[in-house]
Amino acid sequence: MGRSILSSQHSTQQSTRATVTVFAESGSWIESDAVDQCHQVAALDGMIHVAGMPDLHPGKGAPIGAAMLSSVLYPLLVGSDIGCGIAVFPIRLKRVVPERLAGRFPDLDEPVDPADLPGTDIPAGYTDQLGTVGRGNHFVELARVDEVLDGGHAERLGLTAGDTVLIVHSGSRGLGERILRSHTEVHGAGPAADPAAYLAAHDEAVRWGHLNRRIMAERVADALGAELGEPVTDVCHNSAEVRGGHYLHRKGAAPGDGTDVLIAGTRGTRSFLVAGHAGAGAGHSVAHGAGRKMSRSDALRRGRAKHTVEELRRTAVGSIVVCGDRQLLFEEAPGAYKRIEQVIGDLVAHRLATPVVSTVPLVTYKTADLAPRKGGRR
DNA sequence: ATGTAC
Repeated sequence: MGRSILSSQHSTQQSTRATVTVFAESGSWIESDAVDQCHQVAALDGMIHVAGMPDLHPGKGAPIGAAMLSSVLYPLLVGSDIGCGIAVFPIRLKRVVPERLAGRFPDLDEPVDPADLPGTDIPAGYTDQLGTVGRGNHFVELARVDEVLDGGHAERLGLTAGDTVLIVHSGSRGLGERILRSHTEVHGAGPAADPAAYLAAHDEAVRWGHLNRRIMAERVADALGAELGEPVTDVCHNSAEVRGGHYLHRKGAAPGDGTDVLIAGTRGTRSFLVAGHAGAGAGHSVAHGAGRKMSRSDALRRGRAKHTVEELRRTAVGSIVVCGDRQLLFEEAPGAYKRIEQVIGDLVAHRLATPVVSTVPLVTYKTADLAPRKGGRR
């Protein structure tokens, strides 16, 4: 049986072990398995501090929603989707009718032809998935700025209530996976034998991720006949950086020190753009999303009993979810995630971030909508 | 989250 978090910010310190701090209020439920994973990470050689974000949940090997500072570089603590992040682009549309716009989204499972990207500096050796969104929690969402919560900051970003924005959550696809696998095949969960070489490959995946998010935004803007602005934020939440002579690993945690970050809600609830001002105790980081409340398999099993496909495709806030994959629709159901307001509230309570604006989904693209098959289910 | 194996 795992422990539960009883204090609002509980830390443990042993002479040879790293500190673990979880930034969640006592009312916020955090799965004990995820806290156990933080302590397992804290026991690794060289580990100095583990900061759990309020969206902390169990991951494969390492917790998701954590910043981990160590004197040793562990590729597994960044995971396979190196450079995954969230960008927000202002986008100007003539008419905003979700039903019509949903049908005009491009197929973001189909890569772009690099020949169609003249003058683009494409990281070497990996072009076959450029412009694709991937699966899992990735999405491309047309959203409306809902509430302005910090007027001065929103104005500096050029955001006003009622504006439309395009939120792109995606990563480095097969490239990051390949980089991690080439490490684990030789060293397993152990440290990087050649940190500089890992970081060079990592940086390429980060660049690829940024480029991929921009390409997708341009594809969507083209298909919708919309004008796309420069991103107001584009921040990775799976990364490693050298900091004060140590390695700061982030897995499902965004840089949160002087950074504006879009913290994603769910496909059917709001998201929040926040100004991060997290210190060393929080690993200079903020949360990256609502955080899973249920495993994918639980969400699938319980979702099938609780929801119809129709209500997941047309959400409570009136948005449309483009997703031809029924299983993914259930796995990503809003109910499979924590309440984003709780996550944001925890960040505010611990003075890690200040909300700037909230956004409400209009159309969320997950994966191509399948054409109905005659006589069959889809 | 991913490519790949089942």
